[in-house]
Amino acid sequence: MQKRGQAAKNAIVDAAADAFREEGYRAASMDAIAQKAGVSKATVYAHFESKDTLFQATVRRFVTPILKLLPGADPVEDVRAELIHFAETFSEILLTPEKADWDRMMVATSKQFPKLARSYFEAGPQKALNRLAKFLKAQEEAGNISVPDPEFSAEMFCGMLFGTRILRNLILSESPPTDPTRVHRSVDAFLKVHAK
Amino acid sequence: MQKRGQAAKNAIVDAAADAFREEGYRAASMDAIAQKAGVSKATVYAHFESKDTLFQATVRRFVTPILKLLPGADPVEDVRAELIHFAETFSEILLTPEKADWDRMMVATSKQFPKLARSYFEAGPQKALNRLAKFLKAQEEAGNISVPDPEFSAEMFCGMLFGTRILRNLILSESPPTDPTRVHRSVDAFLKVHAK
DNA sequence: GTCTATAAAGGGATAGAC
DNA sequence: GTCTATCCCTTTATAGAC
Repeated sequence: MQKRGQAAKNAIVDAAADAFREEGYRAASMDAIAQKAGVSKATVYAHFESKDTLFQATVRRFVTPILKLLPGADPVEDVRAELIHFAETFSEILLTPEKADWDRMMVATSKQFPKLARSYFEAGPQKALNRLAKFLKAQEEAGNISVPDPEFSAEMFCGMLFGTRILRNLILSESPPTDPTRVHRSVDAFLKVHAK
Repeated sequence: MQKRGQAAKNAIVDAAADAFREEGYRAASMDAIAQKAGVSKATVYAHFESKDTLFQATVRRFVTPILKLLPGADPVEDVRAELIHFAETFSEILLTPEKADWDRMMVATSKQFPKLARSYFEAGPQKALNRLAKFLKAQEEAGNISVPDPEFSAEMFCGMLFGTRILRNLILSESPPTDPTRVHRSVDAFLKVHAK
């Protein structure tokens, strides 16, 4: 039956997401995934022709929803407040243990699955950068700040905000709650650099 | 004989370094390492009690030499030139395909070998940050720039310089040659933020 | 210390029944 | 579509001779 099949398929992808995220691609076994999903291994292979296929389907399924959390790119009156909004959103998205798990896995598998890695990056970080760059450009055109190179400035903003914390999160699994002081200092420094 | 044993041991670690760096911890097999080293697998196990042990010995062996490349922390007349020096050194160290391989591997294994990951981070990035922070503090005391929080500023400097390029290098294997323009822009922005 | 040969376990994938 | 049972290859690790 179609319905039962679909339910099983969803359960499998859910289980796979947990397994891959927690243990990584190679360490996660199809046996374990099947067990978590409450089906037999043969059922897994009835829905996905290989471990590779299942992995790619899982990543593509769980990666996209990030974008809708981002602030808009329209000009606003209070630039500083909006930049703080961006900073807080980025921090919440990036500096969680869960996100670090995903990132660790994508980093680890990037050579094996280069296309998947690229689409992961473009659907996540790149989209966020583009949104921010667009916002900065709008502000520049509104005459609020001076941003000759929006793409570069967007990158710099993220860099100032995060410093080495992304690497820290990846390697040391340190994901402390976002420090408001840090956000404010970064935003102020950014505005100082881009003052008209 | 001691000498032959030592030579074999070195060959094994060299082979292991290549194998782990190129294929990652799990994908690299002890068979392949033994073959590359020109010895039998039993010989590998005569020198290292397990794959774990060999891996940790290999990482510890190949990670330390980074520090000696760094600029000193003593005050200099031309702050800008010295910051450019720091920036170029950091770029050369971090943005190479080889370094990206190591980082990818350390990221991938960080949950499995947390202590090793920590010592890797502390021997590399953390040491570099400390050196830069010390330099900034010396400059602050010499009255050249305003740096109320050297650690924070050192992190910010790296962030401004790299933006998302470290993540790009890890996930997309993009390690383009360092762009001088980027370095200059980052340094100038940093100096603008920290002007007296 | 070094070899050849082999044990032992894990895991990806499939056969065949229902 | 789903199950049980199994194949078969890879890989870590060791036994025993030299």
